[in-house]
Amino acid sequence: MGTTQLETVPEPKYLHLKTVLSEALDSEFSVGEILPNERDLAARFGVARATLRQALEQLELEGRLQRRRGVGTTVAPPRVGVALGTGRQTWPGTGDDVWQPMDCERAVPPAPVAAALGTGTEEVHLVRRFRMSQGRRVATELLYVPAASVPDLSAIDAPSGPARARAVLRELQRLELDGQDRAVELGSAGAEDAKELDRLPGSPVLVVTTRFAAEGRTAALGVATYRADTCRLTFGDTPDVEIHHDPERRAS
Amino acid sequence: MGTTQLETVPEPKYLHLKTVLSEALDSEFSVGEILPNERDLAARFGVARATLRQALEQLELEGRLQRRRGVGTTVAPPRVGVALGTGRQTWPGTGDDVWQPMDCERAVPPAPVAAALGTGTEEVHLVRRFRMSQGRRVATELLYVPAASVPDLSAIDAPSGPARARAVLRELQRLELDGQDRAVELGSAGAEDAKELDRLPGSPVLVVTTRFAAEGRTAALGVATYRADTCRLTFGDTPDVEIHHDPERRAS
DNA sequence: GAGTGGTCTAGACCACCCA
DNA sequence: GGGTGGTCTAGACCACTCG
Repeated sequence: MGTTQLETVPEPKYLHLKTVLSEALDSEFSVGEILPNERDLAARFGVARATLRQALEQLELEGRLQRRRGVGTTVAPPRVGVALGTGRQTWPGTGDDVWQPMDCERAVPPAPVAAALGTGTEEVHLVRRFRMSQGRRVATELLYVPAASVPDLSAIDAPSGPARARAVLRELQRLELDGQDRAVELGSAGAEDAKELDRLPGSPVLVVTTRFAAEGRTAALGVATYRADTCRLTFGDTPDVEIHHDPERRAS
Repeated sequence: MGTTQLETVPEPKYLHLKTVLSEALDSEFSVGEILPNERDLAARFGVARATLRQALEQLELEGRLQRRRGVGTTVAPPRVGVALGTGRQTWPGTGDDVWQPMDCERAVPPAPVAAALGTGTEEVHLVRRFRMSQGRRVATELLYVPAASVPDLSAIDAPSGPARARAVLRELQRLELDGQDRAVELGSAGAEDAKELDRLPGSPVLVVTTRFAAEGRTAALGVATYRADTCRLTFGDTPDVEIHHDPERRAS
């Protein structure tokens, strides 16, 4: 038949759109620049706004775009590398830290945390911290510390607030650290985390769970929530790997 | 006024829906069970199908659900822990590995990879592997190996295929490994990766970039793509941390 | 062929930001 | 108040799986 070759597997519109936009971002836009609004863009590409949004969502997921209600869509800067492991293992709060303690309260941890700590329904110290990088808040963390891990903690001075949090971290550092485990997985920001990270609820986050082992048991457990759009978590000896994922990878 | 307390910040429907579904999953469903189809569920909750889908998408992102076209929506098993770092650093392919070599070709790496390897527009060996865990394919990897890192590689036997890939890995192991860096970030599966991982294009993935240092330079660079829905990447001494992220965390 | 999830449309209204 | 992105609707058709 005289027809031209049909696409055997027609690509969804939003994927094609994503590719087109991605190339335009590389060649015609610079970091921080504002894109046309969604209605205009949709009209320009001849698609419904919902379809355009599907493409924008993925580009935002990949850290290429940043969208803010009432403001617009801007070209995102490259992700910031955030060092998680520097080879040696240390207690939280050691040295001149990038973490800022916020406050500390007593709380019964959720079941899976309680199971790891072996505390049952007992109350533990719950330290809340956040992590800054390049002037932006990139992560929040909840650190669960059983009372048994900080036996000499004075209950009197600094009953709450940042000072209390620092006191708990200081006491924790008196234990000898046997080792630490980490796990990274994808999650979505809950309402609280979203507010603290200046994102909407449901935004993708990287959840880093750290278990601190001392004296043959789990002495503390941290659950840190990193903004997945802006962060690249780095592990290892040298902190500056500058490779980014490139969806169209092979050049050959 | 005699009205009951209004919600000060009315929660979006899809978020409320997500919470309701999440609780139902915990209490009324078991792993592998099939949920009612989307049209029925939407009708049951009195929302449009698109709104329901927004809730399902997030639950799938969090690894709670698994959806397959033509089949249905099922309750997902807990994420599998996938060990990335065991403390000691090793070349890829060392020991009885969970990685299966697929093939090996020669290709010019994409610009950022070439920059890290310092190879310019020179062709390198490109080894493709995939990783199995519990009978499922959980990751694919592209490993870029400059010719200079495997000088004694015979070009004659096993010119391609899995045997060739194994030969490259074997030669690589003759170098002394100085160190290795890793980075983890969120990405979305390209068309190729999606097919190999049995997911749709655009599915969220965890991209792990590994840089192998030897003889004062980058001797190889791996870009691994893990299914974000089913994997929890673990690092550290003991491989079995069984803590999962819990969106409603504090029980206080 | 029947049923599933995936894509797409053309609208509407809302929450938020800023001038 | 005007413009932005975020939510929501009620449809339609398509690609896929399976009996």
